[in-house]
Amino acid sequence: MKQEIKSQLKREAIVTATISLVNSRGYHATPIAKLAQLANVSPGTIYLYFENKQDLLNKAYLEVKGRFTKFSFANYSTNLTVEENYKEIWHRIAEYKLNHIQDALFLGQCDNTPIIDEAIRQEGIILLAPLVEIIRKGISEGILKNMSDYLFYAYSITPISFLIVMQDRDSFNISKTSLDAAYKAAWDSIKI
Amino acid sequence: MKQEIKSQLKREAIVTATISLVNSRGYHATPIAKLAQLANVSPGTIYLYFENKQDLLNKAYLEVKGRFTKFSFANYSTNLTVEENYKEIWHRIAEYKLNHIQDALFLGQCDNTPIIDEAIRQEGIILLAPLVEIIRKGISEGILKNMSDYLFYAYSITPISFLIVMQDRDSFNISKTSLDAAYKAAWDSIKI
Amino acid sequence: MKQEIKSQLKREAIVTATISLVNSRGYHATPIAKLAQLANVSPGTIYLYFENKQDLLNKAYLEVKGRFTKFSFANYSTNLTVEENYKEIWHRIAEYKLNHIQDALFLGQCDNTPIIDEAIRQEGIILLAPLVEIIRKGISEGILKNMSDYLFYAYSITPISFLIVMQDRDSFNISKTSLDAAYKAAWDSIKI
Amino acid sequence: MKQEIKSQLKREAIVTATISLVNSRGYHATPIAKLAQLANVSPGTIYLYFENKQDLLNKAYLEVKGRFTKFSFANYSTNLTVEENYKEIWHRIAEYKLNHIQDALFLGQCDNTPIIDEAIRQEGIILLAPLVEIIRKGISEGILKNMSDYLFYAYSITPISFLIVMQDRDSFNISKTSLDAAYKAAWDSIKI
DNA sequence: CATGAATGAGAGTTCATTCAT
DNA sequence: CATGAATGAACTCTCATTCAT
Repeated sequence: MKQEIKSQLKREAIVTATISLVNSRGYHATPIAKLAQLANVSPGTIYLYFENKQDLLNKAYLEVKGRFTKFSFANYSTNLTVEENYKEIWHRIAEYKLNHIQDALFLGQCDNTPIIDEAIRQEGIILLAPLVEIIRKGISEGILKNMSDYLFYAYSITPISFLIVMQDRDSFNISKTSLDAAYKAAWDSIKI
Repeated sequence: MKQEIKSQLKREAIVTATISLVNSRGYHATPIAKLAQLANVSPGTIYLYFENKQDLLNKAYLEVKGRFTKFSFANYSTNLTVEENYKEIWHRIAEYKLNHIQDALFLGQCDNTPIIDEAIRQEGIILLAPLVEIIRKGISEGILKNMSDYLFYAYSITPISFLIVMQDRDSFNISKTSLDAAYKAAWDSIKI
Repeated sequence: MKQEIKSQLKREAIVTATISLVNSRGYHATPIAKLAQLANVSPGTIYLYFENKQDLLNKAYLEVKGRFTKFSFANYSTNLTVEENYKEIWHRIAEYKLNHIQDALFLGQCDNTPIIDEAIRQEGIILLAPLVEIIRKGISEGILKNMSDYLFYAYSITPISFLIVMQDRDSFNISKTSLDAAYKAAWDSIKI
Repeated sequence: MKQEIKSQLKREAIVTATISLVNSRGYHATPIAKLAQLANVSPGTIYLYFENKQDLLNKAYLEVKGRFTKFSFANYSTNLTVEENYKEIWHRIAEYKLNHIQDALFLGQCDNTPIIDEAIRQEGIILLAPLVEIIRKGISEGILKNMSDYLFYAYSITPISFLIVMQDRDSFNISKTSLDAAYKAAWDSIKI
């Protein structure tokens, strides 16, 4: 195999191992040695790809946030109505989180603890731009309540994140019915 | 001062220091020595009040969760209507979180990471019983949507928690207007 | 034993172990673990007394330099003639180095390599003040050649240091005769 | 360019880089990777020319010691008087050290620390044979004091080495006057 | 009850060395 | 010959925990 591809695979294995271990054990209980073992590389190898443990965490966060938002906003279009766009995005967010539970849990930890450098988190926020567009347009068209971006985000995304965590802890199962109910709740909370 | 009271104060200082440091630095960067320093006790003293670090965290979590729920449900009454009860509880939840930001952030971390023992977390959930009562009654009376407890909780509490985190990171200010908007969003999301 | 004294002994054991190991193996081959073993303390204990390895080395250097100069200049007196003072100091320097070979070798390493922080080395130089006094007075009295402090030092101290190193390597034995010859050579090199 | 020459240049670059880094950072802070970088080769390449790091250091030492002594003794001749030979050699030693400060500092480190294998150091000593010849002849002719080779060396070479170190640390400047004074001091110390 | 010096296991990280390319 | 990615042992340092005082 070409060296370049081998390197890429190795890097991905490290990031995947990081997400998995941080989810299951927490950052404080995720030593580099265990990370290396799970990723099938030597501890030293991790330092060929990342400056240090913090850098690894930051990069992992940005990558996960990146693919999550990329997927979520893939069908966003200025040709669609506010409600159409919202519905599509909401469902893609849910789809992504349900199909990539590890990613969802990881973002949940990073966003609720001070383990990610603040500057990195700011970079992650920028990726949410389309959501901001929708709320602006929706308000000006009189379709959405006049609320700040943060409230909009609070009622659109955080509830799903919570449900994912609950499902992962075996407390709850997100059925099709639950998902429909959740969407209705979300839409009702923001629409006029 | 009586010895018993002095001990109680010491214990509280330790718990307070724990909450503060875990919030600002994260669990992984909160050594017992720093905790002791902030609480103005010796590292050894912490082990007179708690079995070990994990036990300290568990106990801190339960105490915070306890006073949070106690305050939130203080005015809950079976004599009130579903909406009255909900409105009261929602506002008390918000009031507590806004007035005890450290507690709110701490719960946010504990609930989104695996740093608390699962058994302990289960104990915390039990405290939310009144909320479950409301949703049961609300559904049977045809006032609330037919959603599971988890969805109900997801749209009632998690959004406020998120807003607190944002406010703490200087990204957002929770004004009276925001709070009213938030309540309206919450109620709209669950009511029929 | 009192805690204070126990601490002092422990600290000294660490410094002594440092000198010994750096002499026999070199700084690069002196891990903290070996240091701790030789000093009969735990690795962690070293960090109770010193900030880090570099700090340990710096402090050890200053202490050795301190007791070396203190001993060497103990009998220095402005009442003595230049030659009397010089003879006394030279012999005390030689006596110290011969009786504390470990100290002598350690200073030799620290002074000939970049392992000591420059600021610390400057502190060590200040201790040589009496030597500077002698050369100033000797020149003004027409007893000593008009040479800089550095040359004076070069011909007074470095040769003995070299001989100590040689003796330690079993290449040479510093007999009474050699010592007398060395003093004569030193005095001839600086006197007019 | 012929392969043989290219190889020779590469080898020299590695040795030069070694001397430079060991001088400026110390052996303990001179990793092979940094050495390779400075020499513009790959870390692996160093192992084509040297068995390991210790071997590299040993070889570098011998090479420097070799060119130093070769230059110093180039004009040594049995036809000259003891004083003529001494004067010539002393000045060539000084000239070499002043013009090749890196080499001088490197020898200073190697000769004052246990970083060079003892057997290798012995090889270096053999190169000083001409100095031994001079002292033998000088003593038998009644021109020099009856002192051992080591004392002779101690007062002839080590003072200059010390002055070079001082100059390198910006503490001292070796002017023509200083050099003349140093020579006079050296000669006075050994002559009858 | 309270202390804090001491511990030593284990953390993050470095680096001499190897080997497939 | 030359490379440099990969290794893993060994490094420096931290920190939860203990125990003599």
